[in-house]
Amino acid sequence: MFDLLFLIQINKLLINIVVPKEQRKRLILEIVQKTSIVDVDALSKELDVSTMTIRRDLNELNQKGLLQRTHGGAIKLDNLDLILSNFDLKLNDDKLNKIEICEKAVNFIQDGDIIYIDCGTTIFHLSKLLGRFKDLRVITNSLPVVLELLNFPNIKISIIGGEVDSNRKATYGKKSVENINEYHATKAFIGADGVSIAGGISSYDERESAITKNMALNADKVFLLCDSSKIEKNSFFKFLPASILNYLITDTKINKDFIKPYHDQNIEIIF
Amino acid sequence: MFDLLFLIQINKLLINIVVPKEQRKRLILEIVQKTSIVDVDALSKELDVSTMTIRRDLNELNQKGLLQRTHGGAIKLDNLDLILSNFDLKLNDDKLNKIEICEKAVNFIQDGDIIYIDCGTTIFHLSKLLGRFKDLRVITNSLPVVLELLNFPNIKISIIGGEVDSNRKATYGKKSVENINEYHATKAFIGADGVSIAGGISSYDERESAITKNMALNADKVFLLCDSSKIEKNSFFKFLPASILNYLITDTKINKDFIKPYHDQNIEIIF
DNA sequence: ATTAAAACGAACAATATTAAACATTTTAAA
DNA sequence: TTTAAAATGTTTAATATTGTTCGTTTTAAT
Repeated sequence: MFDLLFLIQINKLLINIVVPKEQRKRLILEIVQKTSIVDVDALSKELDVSTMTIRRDLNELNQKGLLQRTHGGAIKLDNLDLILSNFDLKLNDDKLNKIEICEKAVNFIQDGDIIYIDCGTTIFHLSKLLGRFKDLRVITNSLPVVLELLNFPNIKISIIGGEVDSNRKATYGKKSVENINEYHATKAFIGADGVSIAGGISSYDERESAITKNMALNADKVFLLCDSSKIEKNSFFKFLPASILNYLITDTKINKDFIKPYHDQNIEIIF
Repeated sequence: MFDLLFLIQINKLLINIVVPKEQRKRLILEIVQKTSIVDVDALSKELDVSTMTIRRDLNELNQKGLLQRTHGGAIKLDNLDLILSNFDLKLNDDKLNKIEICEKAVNFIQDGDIIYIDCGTTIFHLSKLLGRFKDLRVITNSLPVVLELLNFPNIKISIIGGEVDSNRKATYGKKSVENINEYHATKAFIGADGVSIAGGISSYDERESAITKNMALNADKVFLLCDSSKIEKNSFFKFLPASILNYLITDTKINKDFIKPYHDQNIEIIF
């Protein structure tokens, strides 16, 4: 917080440089990153522009997904969101809930594991929790997962090749499925749009479900991560029977009546 | 900031040299890199050209992605690319030169082409120039290339699967090579650390050269992109004879004596 | 629920910057 | 030298940025 801001201050005082808009926005971002929270008035004084200008700046930064606008100021998004800001705003939907689910999932991972990580906004958060492991191999078709894992030198990453779906930032298609089948993993962490004992695991996207399916089929243990609203619901494309699952990891809002019937199918529900 | 700028000042005063466009642009880049922020008026006075000329320069540099234009001037490009941090540092080495090489290369690409893009700091810049095409398929092992291409909706991207080299941000290894051989491309754009008629195409990295080699072997036309300092030089690992090349695209500083011997081998040198 | 203070955004005006068009100069080639 | 092409400068209308005012919305404290 000291260096850059300080320099700008000096510049303003001595050389009377007018800080242009883009530069000012970067400064704001930098300040937000360091202080976690900023308010319009303080920024206005700090940067020597009107509050209206600050508001306009914050709104634009908010629009780009670089910070979270609040009444009176803004708060920072964590690095993860920054990296993905141009990827997927959907990630922010109920993010806290998704992270909590992933925190329960990571407890099942051990050093030496070879794990599949599916694409999808819930499971994505798992990748940021893997830095604690000393020896892990991750096989994934999700670009955001790969980018996140590049931060962790102890993790060996393998990408599943194939055509890139530019919406999901993940590979899919025949080649990808063949590619997966050349690997074997100790654990698969997969996502879905619905799961039910009668209807099995289902998805809204047929193409991506082929990937998910083959990850599950090539792993010793299968973990389905999804929020509780998806349990005992069916999406349109059923691609696996529920019986393939070993664990269903979800949030605390789950209907407790579901626990027993799933347990009877040898699926343990974690919440 | 001192050295180059100072020399120019002296030149202007004593010898009244007019700084030509390309040199001026490099100078502007250098100033921006060091001061983080420049404004049109100051540059205009500093370099003794009209504001309109400075604006034109800044716009061209902006277009090439070498700085960010602002209202009133320009600022240094965001190194907020946490993802590619160490990649990006190397990227700055004579970026302008690399971009110019890639601009010559892009003229050989047509709609409907299927192209391989190798990893490497020179060829990386090619990916930024592909937005103009309506129908293109790109096969690559380079994550930075993939991330750039995701900006262009008309381009179909295929990733070569395999293990990720976290330094190069690219896949490599046995699986990757197998993966490449399942594709065929109309054109391959490859890089190297050295090329000579006697010694062939050579690289400093044996693992990555396996990828490069197989891209070349599976393409109709092969384009080697490298700066002129690498021509008629040998790096330690030779992986292909020069005769596989159709075009060698480089910068204008090339020794013109090389043109004929390469032409005799059916390799056209573009500079 | 009511109320006062704070924050907000729309609209406008003032100023600075920009790009387009055209004129001029410089450069390189014939 | 002549000529065409490229680069540069000048003028001017259009555009972008910013600050101010003011009515509206949100917040938080009663």
